[in-house]
Amino acid sequence: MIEFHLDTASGVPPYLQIVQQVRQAISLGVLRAGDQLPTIKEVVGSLAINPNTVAKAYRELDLAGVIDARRGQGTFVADTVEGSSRRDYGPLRAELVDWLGRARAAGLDDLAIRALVDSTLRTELRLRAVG
Amino acid sequence: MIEFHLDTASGVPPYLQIVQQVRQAISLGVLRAGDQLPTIKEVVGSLAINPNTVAKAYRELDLAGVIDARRGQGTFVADTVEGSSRRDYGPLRAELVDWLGRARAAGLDDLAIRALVDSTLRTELRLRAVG
Amino acid sequence: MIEFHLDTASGVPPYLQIVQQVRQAISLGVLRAGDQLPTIKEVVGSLAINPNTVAKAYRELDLAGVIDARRGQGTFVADTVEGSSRRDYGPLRAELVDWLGRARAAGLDDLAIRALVDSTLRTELRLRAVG
Amino acid sequence: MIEFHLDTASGVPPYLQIVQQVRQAISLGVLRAGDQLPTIKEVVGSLAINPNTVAKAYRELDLAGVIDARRGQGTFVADTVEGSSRRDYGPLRAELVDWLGRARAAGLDDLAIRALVDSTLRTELRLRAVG
DNA sequence: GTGGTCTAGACCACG
DNA sequence: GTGGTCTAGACCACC
Repeated sequence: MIEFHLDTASGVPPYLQIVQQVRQAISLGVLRAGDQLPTIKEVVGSLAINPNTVAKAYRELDLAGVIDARRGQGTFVADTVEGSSRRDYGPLRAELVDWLGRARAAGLDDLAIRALVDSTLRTELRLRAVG
Repeated sequence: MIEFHLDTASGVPPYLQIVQQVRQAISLGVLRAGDQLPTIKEVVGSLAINPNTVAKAYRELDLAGVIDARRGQGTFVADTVEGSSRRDYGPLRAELVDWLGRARAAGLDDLAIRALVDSTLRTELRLRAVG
Repeated sequence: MIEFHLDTASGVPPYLQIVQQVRQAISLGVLRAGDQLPTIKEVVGSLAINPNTVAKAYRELDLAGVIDARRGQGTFVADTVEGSSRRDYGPLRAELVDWLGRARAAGLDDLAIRALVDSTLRTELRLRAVG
Repeated sequence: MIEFHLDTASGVPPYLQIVQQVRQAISLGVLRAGDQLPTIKEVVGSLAINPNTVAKAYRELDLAGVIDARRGQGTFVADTVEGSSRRDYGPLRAELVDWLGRARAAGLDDLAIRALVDSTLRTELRLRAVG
């Protein structure tokens, strides 16, 4: 069962963080069609957040067709979603961990690391758009 | 001169994105003590944003002592700022570009890549907290 | 400017009635791309309803891409919507008024009239589906 | 025997749709005093709905005195019900079908047709209220 | 001024 | 017990 986590310092509204985490989990293959999401109450229990906020996130995903909220039963990843084929990201993740180690050794803190990744992704985007 | 960029889909308030980008730039050594920031008019010209929003971001950075707004002259990175020593992140960035290429080759789109980086950073955090 | 009206006896949630009325107005050409919708406060003033309820309706339409909510400015019909070409429904409406007159003369009250229209629309649907 | 149908997109609670359909059928003369309604099992078999939901609808109609649930026998339209005299609505329906044909020929889809009927009924209401 | 988000607590509909 | 809706009132971000 997926576990949500909130970053209060990011400035991203909590309900949006949940939306994004569900989409990311599907995108990474962590969540697949038919999987159940935690009930609103379970999320409330683990996150110290208002039930309405979770409901808002689930509702938005429901309207987008990403999940299927069934009253009385729970909330499930929609059967129609095209998830990842859940290939093994182990090697990629291992390389990433290595790189993070070198980045920290070079004196970068988390803020700087995120900045580097963000700007590199953006640069790549522009290159691909042009190319 | 630093260039700002807004990601409207992220949910982060525009003024906060500017604040974060200034801090990140300093953290990466892209901005150093004494460097000038673009004027509010320049930012407005390049971002389609309300001047008040830029002013709010600059005000917040000013209050935090990160930048120094000098009436009639412009806005500058505060002299007291402890930035990076602007070492060369070239190698790190090159490795990151390589890794991104492999990630894409493995079928990950931007959403999935960000998800992988996020979750890895979080996992690391937890490990460091524990260790 | 479109005016909303609520039918509390229908059982349809108020926020959904607003959503449906906006869609219908676009479908009939009463609302067209770029037209402004009443502000949340205006709706609240005319409908005795909670602002959040109106906001929920507008938000749902926004997510669906039907309208464009601009903070600080108001809410507008999205430029991308394919509305009716606003042809003249006058004749059709006149005929409908005639028919309604005959229906009432035959002793049908509103409930019965709606029942007749509903069942006829459904029957037609089935016929078209089969044919 | 009356057949129920659910419109999940309407936002009207399923149990209410059943209640309304029974009332409409009586109002149109389709159901008359003494007529039997389908058993809960029959409804469940044809509608993919929870028995409790059907029971709730029947209970509400029973409490209103519209129907009469006889233990072990079934559910019947109450003898006291003042239904329509079941006049022949054939001509009215035929005219309506004609009008619907012209409406579709004019480019109106179902959404627009319902919008036109709704708004015309509302306008009439106002006229009658004033006059 | 505009819309956007969150909280709190109530009630409803469905299984 | 599940999710869905509404109210009330607060604060925030943007124009």
